Amino acid sequence: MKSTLGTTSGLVRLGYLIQETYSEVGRACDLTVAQAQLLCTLADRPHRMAELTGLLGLERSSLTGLVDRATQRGFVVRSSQPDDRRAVVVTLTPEGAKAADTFHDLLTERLEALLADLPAAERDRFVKTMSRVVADAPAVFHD
Amino acid sequence: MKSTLGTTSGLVRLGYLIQETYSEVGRACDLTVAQAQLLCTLADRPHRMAELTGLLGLERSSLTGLVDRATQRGFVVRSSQPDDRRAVVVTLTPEGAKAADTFHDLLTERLEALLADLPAAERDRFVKTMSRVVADAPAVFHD
DNA sequence: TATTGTTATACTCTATAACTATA
DNA sequence: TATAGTTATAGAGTATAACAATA
Repeated sequence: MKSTLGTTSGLVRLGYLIQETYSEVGRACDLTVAQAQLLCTLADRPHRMAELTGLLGLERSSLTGLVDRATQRGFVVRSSQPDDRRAVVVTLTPEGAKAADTFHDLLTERLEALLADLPAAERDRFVKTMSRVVADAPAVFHD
Repeated sequence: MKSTLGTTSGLVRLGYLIQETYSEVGRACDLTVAQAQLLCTLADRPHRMAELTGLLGLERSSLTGLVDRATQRGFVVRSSQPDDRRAVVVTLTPEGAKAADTFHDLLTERLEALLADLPAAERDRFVKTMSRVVADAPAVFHD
């Protein structure tokens, strides 16, 4: 076990760990990664389709299918807006909110465990630096 | 912009940033994320299918398809092992090695840029802590 | 019997291009 | 004309289950 990895290698492997955790928690909640991202984003508040494409980094047509499947599963509903009748607003159903909550709590537990072995001071520094690094990243998750 | 994010929210957004970067670099190199992961893993050395399923976190049948497509594109070759004729060894072709190199270099550049704005001391601490956290993660990337 | 890998099948995810409705 | 969203289509990725070959 090498004592020090390079920046890239560290980031790639950390990304892998996070992705794996996200995926495993999703599986435990019977959610795909894409579905979990959608629900977590909507947990904050409803969004229009156009906003969601930006937040999730998807093409409009990809999002249509994702929202279709989430609707079929009873997690979200589409509604229209009076002021712009082209727009479609996506909102969590109570079931969707519950699924998002369950996923959120389990993910929190699993991700915090990744840092659990660090000394408290080092962990705090790490989290603080991380906050700086991701300051401009889309808000696809909320504490 | 909140000054401090929680551990989970920070990790999720960092994972998102890394994944986005990985995906964008892949697109620039005409590689899907899965293909890039395969090539980067094989850049270290050839691996048997069974090893790759562990490193990449895939089912055997999923890996079969991934290696099929990488073979069709001329990036890898399958060969057999004398000592265990059930095993299949996957090796990069020169083209595959070149694609892996190009991807590696661009990804390194893009990921290092994520930390470029940090003060040197803070960046060093961050990378060091990250190394500890990912110490046991699969070696899907090498500096 | 257990392990290695493939095949068959089905579903999710994603993109591009063409289309409809509204602004 | 431009924007919001959907539909049609195609390909990649993934999993489960059944299978063949080898250990």
